[in-house]
Amino acid sequence: MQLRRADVLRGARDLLDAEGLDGLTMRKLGAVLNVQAGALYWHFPGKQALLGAIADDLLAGVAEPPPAGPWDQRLVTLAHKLRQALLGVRDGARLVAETFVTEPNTALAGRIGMRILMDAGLPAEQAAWTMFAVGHYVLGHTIEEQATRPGSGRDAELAAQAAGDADLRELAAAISADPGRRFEFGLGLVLDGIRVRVGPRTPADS
Amino acid sequence: MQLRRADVLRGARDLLDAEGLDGLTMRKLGAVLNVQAGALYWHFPGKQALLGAIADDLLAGVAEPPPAGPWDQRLVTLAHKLRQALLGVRDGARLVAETFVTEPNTALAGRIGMRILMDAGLPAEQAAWTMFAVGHYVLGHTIEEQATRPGSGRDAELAAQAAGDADLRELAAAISADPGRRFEFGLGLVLDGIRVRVGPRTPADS
DNA sequence: ACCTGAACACCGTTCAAGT
DNA sequence: ACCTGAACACCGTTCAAGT
Repeated sequence: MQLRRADVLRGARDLLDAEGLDGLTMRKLGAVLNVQAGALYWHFPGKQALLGAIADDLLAGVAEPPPAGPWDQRLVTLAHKLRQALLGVRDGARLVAETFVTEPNTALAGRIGMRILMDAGLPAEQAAWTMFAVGHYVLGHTIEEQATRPGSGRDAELAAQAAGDADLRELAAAISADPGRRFEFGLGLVLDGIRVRVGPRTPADS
Repeated sequence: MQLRRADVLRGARDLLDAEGLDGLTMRKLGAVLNVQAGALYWHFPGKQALLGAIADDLLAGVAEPPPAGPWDQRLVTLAHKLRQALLGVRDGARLVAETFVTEPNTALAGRIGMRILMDAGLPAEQAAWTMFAVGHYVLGHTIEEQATRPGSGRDAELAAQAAGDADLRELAAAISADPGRRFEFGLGLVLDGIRVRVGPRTPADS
């Protein structure tokens, strides 16, 4: 029963879910796959390459365009798919952040967004820069979302610090709030900003 | 000539600049400070605590409010200070991302932004959520900015991949563009979105 | 082609013992 | 109070040798 590249990838994702990014080691991965750590180097040139492959894998689903519709709705769908992809595995956002635009599927996802914005009337350069902004927001949000996950104790730390300060209490409350709703809020903010540049939707738009 | 906490911190920042986050080890830090690695554990309970302290140190300057003026200008100033703080040391954004809202100064910076937005008329909860969105954008942008720094070869990788595709070429061009200008563009986007919620500036605003 | 075994050069952390 | 020396339990990576 030989090991294939895909098996290593799946094992790595399982281990990542179980142990987090800091707990993902070549030796443990070897153990999970019933193989010596050194054997992994036949399938991947090194740990970084393996991590890059996981990141790329994670974003595979984002590389296809959302269904037809108004540009803003399509962009929202894309942003949601991106967040969901990052949430697909523990510490997924941190993982992708360390490989970012390098991996093919990240670039492809950006390209999809560009097309949506160019169809909406934005020139290519503005469309590209806008997608970077959207991507940075999604990445930043999801890194924090995964870092502050319940049980990490980070929310409690802030709560303690906030004891005497009403504003800090509000910030602490925001962290404890449903991250999906907070994501939505920030995404709405960014989209409003994009609308200012694209101009109002006309009846001609589908 | 005894070691003080501040000396360790300064040494760690120097080492970080020289070697990057992955190259910052307790043993190398000990060597830099002419001390055994074990000695560092008298000053800090562990490596994570040391990293957290560096992150907090980095954000120290952001914890004081920008000068009086129109709310949007104050918010832009705050965002700039935040980015500059993250750029203060190599891999600074990645470092802060791994400690995020935990450290005191991160929360304080958020509080400053909240006040600016509340003074502009936003209710506390919206102000808090808005600051998260701004923070996530800044963090996401700066992580990528520091990850794609010249010499890492990431820009070249994308350029190669983009060979046949005009859209990908545009994305590659964006990466090679001045990151400061790209930051400005995205920040302007987010600010336009906030303006929609705050409402137009009235002559009553200073 | 794919993997083992064993080594090399590292890690973070602990802790008795020194000063 | 502050640090050394030395150990413990790990790392990623390489590579001859096996099958």
